Amino acid sequence: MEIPKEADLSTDINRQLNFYQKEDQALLAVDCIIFGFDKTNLKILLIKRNFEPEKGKWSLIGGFLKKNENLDQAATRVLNTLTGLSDIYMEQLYTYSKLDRDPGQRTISVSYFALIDVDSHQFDGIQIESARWFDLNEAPSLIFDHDEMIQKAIARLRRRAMTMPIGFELLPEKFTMRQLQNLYESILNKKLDKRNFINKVNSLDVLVKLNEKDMTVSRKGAYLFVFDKEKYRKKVEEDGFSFKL
Amino acid sequence: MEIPKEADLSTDINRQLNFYQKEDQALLAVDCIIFGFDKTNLKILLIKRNFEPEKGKWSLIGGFLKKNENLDQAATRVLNTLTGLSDIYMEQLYTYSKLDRDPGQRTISVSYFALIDVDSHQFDGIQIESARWFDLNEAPSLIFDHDEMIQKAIARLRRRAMTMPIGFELLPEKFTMRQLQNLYESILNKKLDKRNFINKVNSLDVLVKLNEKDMTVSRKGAYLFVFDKEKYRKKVEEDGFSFKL
DNA sequence: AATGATGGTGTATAATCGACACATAAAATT
DNA sequence: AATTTTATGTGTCGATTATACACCATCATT
Repeated sequence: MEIPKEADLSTDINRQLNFYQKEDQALLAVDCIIFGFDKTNLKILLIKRNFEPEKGKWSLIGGFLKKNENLDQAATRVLNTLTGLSDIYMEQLYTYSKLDRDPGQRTISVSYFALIDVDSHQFDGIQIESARWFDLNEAPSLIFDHDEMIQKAIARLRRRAMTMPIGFELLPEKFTMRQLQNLYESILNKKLDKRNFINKVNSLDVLVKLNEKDMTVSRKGAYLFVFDKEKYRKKVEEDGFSFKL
Repeated sequence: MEIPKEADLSTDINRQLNFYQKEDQALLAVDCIIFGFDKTNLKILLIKRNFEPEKGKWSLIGGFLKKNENLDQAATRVLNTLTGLSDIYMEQLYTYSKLDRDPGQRTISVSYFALIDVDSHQFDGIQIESARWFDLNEAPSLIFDHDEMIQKAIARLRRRAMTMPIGFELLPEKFTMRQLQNLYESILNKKLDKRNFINKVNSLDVLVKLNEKDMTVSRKGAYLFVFDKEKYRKKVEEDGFSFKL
């Protein structure tokens, strides 16, 4: 069972695995699945392509990796160029490499997902002239393997939302309990029980209830809450607390 | 809020995101985190490099993506070339792109993890002359960002083992309950209660107890079990069953 | 016959989850 | 002024799930 430690790899194997041809170089792209929430529905930001291939079709926002940046930076740059936004939560998802995924040329694409509070970030300027928010279940079918990317992104978003406090990235700083519940119902695509939800959220003890009501939402008005990031951080650090909804 | 649908992207943005330079092409590699289990300990397979850079240091097994294959195929090929094994469980993990991660040249690397039952797969032949299994916590420090890759792989393995029946990939076809428990204790890096573990496993109702004992393990011998893949598949399909340990 | 090492089994308590209904506030309507 | 409308806010109980825990059986060795 034990294997000699000092022997060398054969030259054959060395060559097979580690030599490369210029022609084996590939184009690396990033594609961003941008989720947004407008206090009611979960949405996704798409653009209509004005360039070939597949000009005129809807697609995710993407771009090519440049030689002086890493993938996270490329994803951030692509998002910023098209929306003007910075400081947005982003996370790498998966790398797609089917041979014919882009009919034009061999392209390997790394998908990222981003979370945006739609109402707090008004995009203006030229960047988004051909971009549009779609309700998740009303989005058109997309080019290449972008539909598959979205499915994987939704799955990841669901998992993350249950185990990390990332939902707050999709809400304004102050939000009502109902908005938070709407968000989770949109993400999970199912109704939740109001009292159970609130009890659970409160038991996490990471929200602060303000002495301030959102009066736009009903006659009575609803108390506003904020997520206490610092308190959350400390709980994780000191008590090994983990966010579970 | 609503954005015009028909407008075009500006030429500037189009150019910025979608034109590319030959020099932006990059080398794409795959690196494999190969986990093994020998009925007692969780192990990882490493090789001693006999080529530059970092010749003589331990590293993950890796290779370059070729132009006629996708990443899954590249990972499978790399594993097969070095171990002779095929039909091994593999899963893509994460893509690493720090500018200076490989001091030699700009390389983007996609990590994969693989699961192998050490005892059932005897490697022989030249492939593994400089390869060796290491206990997880006795592994040497590795080149580049390979240590980081391993940490992420362990985290993923833990999550997967709790929610998918992938542990069986690390065991021989027939195994004892104690071996299964040892496996989970190795993966989770903590002791589990014997009775609770067995009760939980049995309640999943996807193992078959054989009329056959492993007599090597004690005087009394221990019953052998097999994972009933077909039964598992049906439960998932028909009852929406999900594996949770 | 005694010893030693590992296998195999069930119950009781605590914690968590999930179902469930009514009163309150305040604006709008009559 | 009274009534209607609409969304807010709040607690309990039963079911399920998770956790803690101890003893006897088997059989090879001595």
